[in-house]
Amino acid sequence: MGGLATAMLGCPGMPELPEVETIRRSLLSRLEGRRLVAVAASGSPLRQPIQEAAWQACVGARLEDLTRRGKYLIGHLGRHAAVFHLGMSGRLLVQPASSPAPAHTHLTLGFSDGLELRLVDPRRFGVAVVMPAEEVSLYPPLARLGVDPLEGDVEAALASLAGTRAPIRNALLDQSVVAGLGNIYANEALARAGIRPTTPAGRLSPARRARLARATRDTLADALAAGGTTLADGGFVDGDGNGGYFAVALRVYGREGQPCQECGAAIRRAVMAGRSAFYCPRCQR
DNA sequence: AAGCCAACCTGGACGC
DNA sequence: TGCGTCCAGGTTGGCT
Repeated sequence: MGGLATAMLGCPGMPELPEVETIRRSLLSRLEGRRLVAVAASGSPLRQPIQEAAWQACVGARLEDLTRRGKYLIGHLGRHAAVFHLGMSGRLLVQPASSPAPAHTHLTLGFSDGLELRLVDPRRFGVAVVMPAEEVSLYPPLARLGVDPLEGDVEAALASLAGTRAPIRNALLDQSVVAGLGNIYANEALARAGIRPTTPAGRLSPARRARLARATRDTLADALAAGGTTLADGGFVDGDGNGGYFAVALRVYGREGQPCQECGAAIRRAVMAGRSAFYCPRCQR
């Protein structure tokens, strides 16, 4: 796999937009229309405590749909909406209720026909909240989100950054600008567009904005087609526990010191806003 | 006000 | 072998 340097990073597969979309499709195919029959929480808080009583109030409802906004998943359970975010280490697995629950299972949703949806999250940076369906669009983390790059106008979102001096890599990580990019795909989109991560976001020419918008969409679409990125130690998996194959296609992420596949120059790493940025010093200007 | 940065948490990699 | 240290990730909240 592409896991030489990624193994060094020691990071699990982070669920960014393509991984979350892959999970969404996988879960929906397994659970759509099934009735919620049981709820259990571990008692350990995620980013906030899990409100078990609120989840219990959903018992009896059917999972009518599962939608996505950026990296958030929204389960539609009758009058209730269930909002999930996987943080950095979260997994949503559909498993037989008879099977042993994995370590760090913090929320278990039992569905009809003996299937359980298990939220497994060792680092507990995730989110699992339930609320009345009509309130979900007001939920602040969702209300803040910018355009979804698979559906919205990324070029317009980039144009709105006029006057911003922050580096474009940081701006791409801002979920209120474009929703769904994490550090892997922000770096990969910039590599594909030939733009250096340190470029001030407000200084991109219209032509370069257009190229970055296209590169962002193409990078995400390719990753989605590959079933997402699973790094060497196998972090990301879909609801069936299967990994994705995009790691082999990574141009710069986790490849410090390795040759650029286009020009052979050594990939560089720089720390920006406390996060690693990777780029080819020759192809990205 | 924009933008940086620490904090949250854990497991894996690394050094001694 | 085993311990300690460092680091990654996404998001929020506090600070400048």
